[in-house]
Amino acid sequence: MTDAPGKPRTTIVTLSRSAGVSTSTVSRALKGDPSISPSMRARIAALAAEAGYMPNIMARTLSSGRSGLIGLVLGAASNPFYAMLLEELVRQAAARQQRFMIIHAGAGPIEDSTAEALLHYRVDGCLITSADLSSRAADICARNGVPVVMINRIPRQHASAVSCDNAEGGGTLARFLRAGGHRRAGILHSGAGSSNGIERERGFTEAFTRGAARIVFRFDARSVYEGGYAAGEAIAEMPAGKRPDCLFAVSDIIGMGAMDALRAKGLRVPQDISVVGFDCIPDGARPHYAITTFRQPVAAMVRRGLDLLAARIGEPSLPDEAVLLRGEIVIRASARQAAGDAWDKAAG
Amino acid sequence: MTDAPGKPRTTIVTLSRSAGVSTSTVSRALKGDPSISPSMRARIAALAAEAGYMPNIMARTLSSGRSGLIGLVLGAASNPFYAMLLEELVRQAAARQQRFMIIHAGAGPIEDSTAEALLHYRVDGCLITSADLSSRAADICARNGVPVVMINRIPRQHASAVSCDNAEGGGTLARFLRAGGHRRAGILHSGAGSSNGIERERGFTEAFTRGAARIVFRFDARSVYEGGYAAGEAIAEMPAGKRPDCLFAVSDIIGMGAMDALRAKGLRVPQDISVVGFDCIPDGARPHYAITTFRQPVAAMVRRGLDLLAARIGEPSLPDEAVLLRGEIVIRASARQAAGDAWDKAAG
DNA sequence: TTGAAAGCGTTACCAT
DNA sequence: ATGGTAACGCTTTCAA
Repeated sequence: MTDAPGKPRTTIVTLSRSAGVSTSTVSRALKGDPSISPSMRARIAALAAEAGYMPNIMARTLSSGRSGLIGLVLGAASNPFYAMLLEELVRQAAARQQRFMIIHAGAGPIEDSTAEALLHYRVDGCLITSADLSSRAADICARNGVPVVMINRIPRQHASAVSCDNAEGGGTLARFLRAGGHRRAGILHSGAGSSNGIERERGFTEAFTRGAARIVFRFDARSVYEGGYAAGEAIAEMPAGKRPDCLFAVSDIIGMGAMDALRAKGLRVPQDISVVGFDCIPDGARPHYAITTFRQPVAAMVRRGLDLLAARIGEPSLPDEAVLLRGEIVIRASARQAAGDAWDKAAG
Repeated sequence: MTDAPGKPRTTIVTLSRSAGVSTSTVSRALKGDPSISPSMRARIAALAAEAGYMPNIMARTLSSGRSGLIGLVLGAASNPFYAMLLEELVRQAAARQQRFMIIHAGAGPIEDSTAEALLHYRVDGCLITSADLSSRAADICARNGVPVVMINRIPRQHASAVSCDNAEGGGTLARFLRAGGHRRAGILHSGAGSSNGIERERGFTEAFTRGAARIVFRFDARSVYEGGYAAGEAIAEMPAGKRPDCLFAVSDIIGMGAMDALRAKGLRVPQDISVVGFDCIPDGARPHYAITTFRQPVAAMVRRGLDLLAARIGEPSLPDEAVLLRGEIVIRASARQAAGDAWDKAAG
């Protein structure tokens, strides 16, 4: 009981008394039930507004089973992509009267007690954006019938998912580099744990390795700037003849690290070596990087993700669904381009 | 009612029946009430574990008035500082069995309906980290007796706050620059809306302007990289004689933008101009920047912030409190330093 | 169109 | 040391 003595919060009971009607009527009126007469509805609405009535969601949840709360598992904040995602997520959810409870943020593993919080609070559903195996939370959800949607992650286990067409994106970048005359690619990947990265690399490799073009270098950059930097240093030390002529980083942050290392070692980007990334994070647009990349349609991904979740909250028996959204290449200055613009309308 | 027909969730009632005791006993046993006999406590714990019992927080909240939920207002994700803060916040709160409900994330204003969610969900308290005037949420909290703690923000209105000693930090950086022989400083601030920035600048200016040393340039960089970049460009175009010999950016992200612009225009950092920042965000440590900065004790700030909040949740009548934590200078390569290391132990 | 009353799962106060 | 029993605020049949 938090309230100060003289000031009881306005509840549905308070309201019903001052309106001289039953609590059921108030409840119905407030939610716009058509069986309530318009005049009554107006009267109650006025009363509620005047009293500053705030429904108690906890009570509503207890009685109705719906909390309006969505559990959120967020990836490592060191990658600005997740910051973008978070802002968009919060904005769109708020517009739908939904709120996020943060289950986890960051790279570390999710503790069991943390994952279970999502059951304690009776979240309606769960949204997972982490790239690493946050299977723990997903497991718990699955076992308890809590719908799960993953954004930016290939659907594994029981869950729906929406992601950008990663393979297609990788392929597009590969074709762009080929058109720019590159034939020896290096790939900065993010390890076996990242389903996204794997798809991106697959699409890239398939499209790049035609004719004489080959993948001549691979490096696990672990999705962090430092990993990309290390890769760049390694490449700078290769003899000029053995060096790749272009680099595909499965995420911008990695590519940016590589660019910095390459330049620090005296190589010029893109004159000596081209670099392309993936994600289109804001930092990549800085003049210093101007990294050519593949934009994930974040707003659309969030929209579809929330849709998927809402549908499954309403109808839990709906089968899992995986949706792939098309992204688009963003051409900037970090990769050499064919003279003229054969690329522009053609290959896309 | 979400549950499938044959599978009623385990509740305290279920438990009490299978243990042959009352619900009160179960409730007490589960929370470790000393008035319950150890044997009984053990028996119930075992039963609960076996049945996979999950307390329903909604019910608990309804009855006890405590939700364990903290409303979170997060600053613009474009500044990595908030990403750091978020991770630390979530980690520490989880350890205290508290969860965050995100009220808002990002730069935009908070809509009323969003801010009110914090009342709907009966958050125990509210944590505000945004630098801009998120007064709306604070107002609502104040009006409804919800304790508010601000982190990284000077306490305004009714709220407690914990922040790093911004003025002291600015002063330390100023002394460091002076010791390095700088006499003409430029300041990249973040506008009048940011109480932090103002304090940092004040501390800096007071400590820097002794003798012949002067502030020769000010620029509103709006707390974003692009603002810093624009400042850098402006500076690069000044005649060499009128140019500041060092730059104090009230946040790293701004300083980084300035460094990039300066270098893009052919100036060398730190040889031609020194740059120092504030916050110690991870990106600033990259070799490319290696920005000398002032570290905010984020973990400690979060700890004290959560403490403050917990105290006020337990005892709402506690007066507001503002705590200032000492940070420390982090010397890297972006600013010229006095020969020898007169600085090292001395000026601190 | 409206009302009465039975929950929802927990806690807390008052007994025993 | 344990049990009984009201709340907590809202939704939702079932009646009228």
